[in-house]
Amino acid sequence: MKVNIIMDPLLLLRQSIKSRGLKDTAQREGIVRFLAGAKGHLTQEEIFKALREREPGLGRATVFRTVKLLEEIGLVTRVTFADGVARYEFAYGRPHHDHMICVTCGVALEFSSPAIERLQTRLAKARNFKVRWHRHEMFGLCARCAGKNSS
Amino acid sequence: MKVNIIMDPLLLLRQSIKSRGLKDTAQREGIVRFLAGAKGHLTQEEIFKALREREPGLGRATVFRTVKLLEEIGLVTRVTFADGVARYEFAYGRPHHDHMICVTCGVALEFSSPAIERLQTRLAKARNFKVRWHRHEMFGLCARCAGKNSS
DNA sequence: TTGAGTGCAAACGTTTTGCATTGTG
DNA sequence: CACAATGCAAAACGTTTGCACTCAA
Repeated sequence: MKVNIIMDPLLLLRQSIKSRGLKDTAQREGIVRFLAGAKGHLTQEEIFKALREREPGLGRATVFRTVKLLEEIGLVTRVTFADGVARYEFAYGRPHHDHMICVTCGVALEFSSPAIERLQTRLAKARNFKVRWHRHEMFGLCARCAGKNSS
Repeated sequence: MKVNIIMDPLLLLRQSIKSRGLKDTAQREGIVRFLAGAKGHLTQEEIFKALREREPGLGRATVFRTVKLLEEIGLVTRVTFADGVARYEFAYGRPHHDHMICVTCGVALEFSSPAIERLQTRLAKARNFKVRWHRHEMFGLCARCAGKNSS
């Protein structure tokens, strides 16, 4: 039996920060709190602008560096869709998933498939390739947008 | 029975150009000829620099616009690996495939899996999502690089 | 007190556009 | 001859860094 103990993201942040000899700052906590609440896939710039309203004086560079740190810790995942711009989603406590991205409205539907993952693992093994992470994205029309077009 | 008639890429280029009311230029033909020969995944800049040697006076913008056109025509495919930089590979006459990318040496191994594609189609159908194209990439260590590390 | 963290502005690399000129159809 | 295509240079864009100042430990 497998038990997952999900602690408060802020506690994980503090713990990771301490174990690396880093420092706990208001900015870092603010960014984590914001991302934990904000659903969706946000660019650095979007995170920056949204937080900047609450906390004037916040710098772009801090968002950039913090988001990078959070990615290392595993609190967020970076996803890059067709436009090539890096986006971030809160990942902690959420199972892995991939995306179907609507090229018209931009919505990102999540999906996951253990069967696909198994096939993937088998393919990699056949090539002696050690998978660290993967990305599987389908681009097309979501049900809403496909409906509009066909009318 | 399915028959694929693969014509010379240059003929397809000329045909596509004519049907769109565009013009056939030496630059466009040169870029297609180069890409058809060059194996691998090249950035705009790499294509530009390589061709510039043969054909001085060639402009970056022409490469940019031509590569975009070729993507629409279906002669090349754009792939974007972890670094976020767009790369292009000659696609015409080659079966669809995805990639395993080594994060150490950057090599991109190709793979394809009809089984995965079927599962994918099924998942999309369940959401009424119309897939236009997809991208499936595994990042990790190739056999060579994994071997070096473990020594 | 000390050095990690911050905010600003500027550097960076890539992608994209404006515009005058060239050349295909 | 018209107008698509080109080449150049510069703008735009997202990302990253240098540096002086600040603040958590």
